[in-house]
Amino acid sequence: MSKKEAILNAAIDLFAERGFNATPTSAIAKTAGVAEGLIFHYFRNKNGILAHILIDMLENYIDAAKNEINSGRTGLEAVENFILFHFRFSKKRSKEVVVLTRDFPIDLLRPDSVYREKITARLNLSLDLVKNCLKKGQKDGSIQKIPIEETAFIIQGMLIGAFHLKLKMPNTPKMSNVSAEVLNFCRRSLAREV
Amino acid sequence: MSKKEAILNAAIDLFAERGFNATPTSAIAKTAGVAEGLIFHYFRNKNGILAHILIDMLENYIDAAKNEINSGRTGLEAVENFILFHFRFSKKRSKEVVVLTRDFPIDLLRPDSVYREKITARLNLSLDLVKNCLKKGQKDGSIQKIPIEETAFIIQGMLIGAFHLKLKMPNTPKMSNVSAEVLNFCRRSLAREV
Amino acid sequence: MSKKEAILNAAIDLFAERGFNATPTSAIAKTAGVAEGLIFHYFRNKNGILAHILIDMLENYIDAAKNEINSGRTGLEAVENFILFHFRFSKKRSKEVVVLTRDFPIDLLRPDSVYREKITARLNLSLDLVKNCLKKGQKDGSIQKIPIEETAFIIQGMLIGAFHLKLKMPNTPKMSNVSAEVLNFCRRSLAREV
Amino acid sequence: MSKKEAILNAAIDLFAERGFNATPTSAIAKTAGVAEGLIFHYFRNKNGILAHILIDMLENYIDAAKNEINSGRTGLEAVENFILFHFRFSKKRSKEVVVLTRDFPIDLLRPDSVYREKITARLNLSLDLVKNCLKKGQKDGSIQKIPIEETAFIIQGMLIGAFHLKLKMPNTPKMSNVSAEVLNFCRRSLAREV
DNA sequence: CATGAATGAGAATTCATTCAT
DNA sequence: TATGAATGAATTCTCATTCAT
Repeated sequence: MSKKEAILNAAIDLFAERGFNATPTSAIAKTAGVAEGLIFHYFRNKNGILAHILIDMLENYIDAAKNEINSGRTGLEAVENFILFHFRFSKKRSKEVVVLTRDFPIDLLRPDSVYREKITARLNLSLDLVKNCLKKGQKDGSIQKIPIEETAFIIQGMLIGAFHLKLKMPNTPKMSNVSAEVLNFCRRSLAREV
Repeated sequence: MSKKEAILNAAIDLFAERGFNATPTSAIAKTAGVAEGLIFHYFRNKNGILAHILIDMLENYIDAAKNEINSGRTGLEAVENFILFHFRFSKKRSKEVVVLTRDFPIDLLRPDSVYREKITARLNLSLDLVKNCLKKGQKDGSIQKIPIEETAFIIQGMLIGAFHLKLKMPNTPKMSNVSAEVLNFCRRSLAREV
Repeated sequence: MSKKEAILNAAIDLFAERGFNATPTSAIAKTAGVAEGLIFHYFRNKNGILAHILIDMLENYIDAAKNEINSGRTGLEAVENFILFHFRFSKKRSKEVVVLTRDFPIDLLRPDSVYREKITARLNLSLDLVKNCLKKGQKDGSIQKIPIEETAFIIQGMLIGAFHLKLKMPNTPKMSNVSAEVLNFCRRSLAREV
Repeated sequence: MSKKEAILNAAIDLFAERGFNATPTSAIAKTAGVAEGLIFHYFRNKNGILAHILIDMLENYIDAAKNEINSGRTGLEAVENFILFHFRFSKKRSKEVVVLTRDFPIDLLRPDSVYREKITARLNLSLDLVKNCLKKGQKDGSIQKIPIEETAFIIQGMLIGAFHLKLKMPNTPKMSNVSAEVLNFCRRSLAREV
């Protein structure tokens, strides 16, 4: 494992555990077993670490999501696969998800941020995936007539919102059940009545 | 306007604009036109301001939501009224929503937090409102058979998620459209087929 | 002595001894017997201390110089008084002179500096004093025909230059001799031949 | 251009533009197109670059000044040639002059500095040149009776001071005019009355 | 001669918070 | 209730310098 990777791993662990703001770069360096200065050599500043984690994760997310979607025969199946994928991915990379759900710093999206474009481009890409599923569903008749733009936004929001809520509520349903039920909820709403 | 209110207003403005972490108490004091010390006299510490904003808003939210829900004849109508209310409320108090969507500090929910109980109680109350609508809908037959727990969680998550997504995406659909479409999305999914 | 004064005194001492860059604010705080934060409470940043020292000194310089100049009967006498005053003043406040001769940071004069205007205004004022002496000398016939602008610039430069050179050369003549000789040098150059 | 020269050129440019302290060695390396380590290979440390620039410039200055002085028939002419040469030289190598006027670090002259002797020797040499002119002038009768030591010190100081003042004042006379006027100023002061 | 990853000490701030008044 | 001087711990980031390759 390179030192750069060691820094990233340490950061993910500590951010997930204590939160971004409560994690000093000195702790990251210590955990990673490197000099503190090296963090800034690779990531420019503390936000840079988070940006790197975020962008890396979004890329993985998009790549993997593409495959899942393509495996669906109909548009509706594609949406379903996407939803299931989202929960699977979030479970597999739960630490990162916690970090980004909780600590995503808006600074990264400020107009003058060097990361802004990279991030928004990928966020848009992700939303496009859902839109494509819906469009396909419209064409192949598996999904009833719905406004693409808003519906994609709602579905993405639903997935994201579930994790936000989970983080804030003490007693939440098991995520496996939530996953299954989001699937049902969407299927009922989208599927063309026969 | 009392000095306490001035502090709260200044805090909401500044938190909404710059974010909680990027807003020093000195800035709040300056904007509010009071001495910095007074903030700590009223709110104990900086988190206390946020907690106050959050709790105050949740209470308003719950009180107002109750009325809306009760005005619905069937369970399904109650859900619909709740959704519309959520968007209306969020628009009216958009600054606070931005603050709490973006800066909700998990610290406030840590086991040793003095605010924990107050907040979680109200969050649960809010979720209960949705559950009650759904239960009512099950009874009166306006809503098809669904698992209450998970579905309420999903609906709340959907509402919260929409605002999170909005904050992070550069080009989002107009919230009035999103509002209408969330309504449709849920109605299709919940309504008993006739 | 107020804490603010204590900070200034400590800063002057340490800057004179070690140089501006080699003096951490922590050392100033320690020497002044105050918390480090207080420095920034009063002076905003480290440069602010230097700016304060500089501006304060320039004001003193100008005020005192005015009196000296006025006491001269002819323009030539005024110039002579100014020169003698300069050396006296520089001896009395030798620490500050050393600091500002050696460590004057151009940052303070950068276009975006908040101190820029204050400082340049006073520097101009100081130069104006010399110009006025020369003008007076032209009128009263004590000084031969010379270009005011350039000559004032040269005289000020000569005074400043002497202290710069002193700081850099190991074996310099005694400043009291230099003082006397600058007087002679200028008198010979300026006085109208009779 | 060798890499060593590239480093020196980059350093002069950057030091002149931003100042010595505000120029990290990383920036020098980047501008020069070399690895940062190479700087330390050639110059031992950051001060070493400045010392190199200073010493190199002093050597050039002295060599060139010698020629100029020798071309003067009388002592007074020699002084005049020296003055004109100083302004010409400073114009030609204005960047270096800015750097050394503004950033000459006293560290280089500290007792334990390895550069101390080299530098002071050359500074003395430069002052000696003026002294020699004055002595010659005393002998050949072109310069009236003056104390050599102090007068040389004053003339050098006057030249150096002009550039210091220029750096700090916003509106200074054109240096070509200053040059001519310094010449007049000194001639009037030094020339033997006939 | 040349590289650039890696170091680690240091430094300037920032800022929530306290407390005497 | 109200002030704001004072604290001091905490933190990010800078940067000259080293060294294995």
